[in-house]
Amino acid sequence: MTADGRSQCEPMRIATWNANSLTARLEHLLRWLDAQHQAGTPIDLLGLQELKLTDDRFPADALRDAGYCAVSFGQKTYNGVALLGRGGVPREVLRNIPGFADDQARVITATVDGPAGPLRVVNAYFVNGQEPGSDKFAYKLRWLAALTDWLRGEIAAHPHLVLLGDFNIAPEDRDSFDPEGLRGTIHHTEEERAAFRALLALGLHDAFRLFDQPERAFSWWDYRQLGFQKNRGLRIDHILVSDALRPQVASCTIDRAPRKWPRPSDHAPVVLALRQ
DNA sequence: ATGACGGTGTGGCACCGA
Repeated sequence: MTADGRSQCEPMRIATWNANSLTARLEHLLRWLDAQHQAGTPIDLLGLQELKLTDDRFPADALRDAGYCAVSFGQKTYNGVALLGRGGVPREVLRNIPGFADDQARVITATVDGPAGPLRVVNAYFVNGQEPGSDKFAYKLRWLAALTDWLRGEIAAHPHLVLLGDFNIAPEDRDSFDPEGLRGTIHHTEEERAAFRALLALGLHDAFRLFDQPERAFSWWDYRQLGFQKNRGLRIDHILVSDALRPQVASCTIDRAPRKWPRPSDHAPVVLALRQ
């Protein structure tokens, strides 16, 4: 057994989930972590986005009781990200993108113990961008460029790297319930997709697409108009793995179960398994 | 073109998300 209780032959499970308020979703989160544990597929590392709370309100005690150490980077009302680990405390923690002035809490990065040595994990809540042509969309593109520039060096320094989070980009037509009708709208623009490809060009791989997947596989559904029931969704939550990590990737799946629970987040968690 | 649903903050709604 490793220090975190993970058996040597067990894969490491890494997940991302946009909670849409950790205050509103804490019971949900604890239920999901426990369900994964009971199923024999415990989550070892989790990146959360949209905490919508300040660090002084972060539920560290409840998460510690559930077996997780956390580092958080919150702010009031909007944004906010955290990394939860079953192993030791995540170390070498960075908040936001070095060199990019930003008053929004969107990125938290840390090093944890992976199946084959240290693992650098970048957890990000990408800018939404609201509407192409808006100030917020310009901010989204500036933020994406800054993230990509910074990651180039980060991958060089830490070859075993995972970039996960709510990307707010549907990378390809098959990642949208209505690719024709929504072409050119937010999440679907050519600029956003080019930015996603620029991330891949750093030597990252969309873990979900390393495997055969069902058609119309999404990670977010609108609360309105029975979006989930009709599977009118988008795949905008992603886990990217570096070249060096790719041989270790055993699976990548979207867990739709908690989206069916009462008062869910509008996002479903995505889970990656890394073997030795 | 707008609103629909949900969360937050604060106030009788507005703003934001995707």
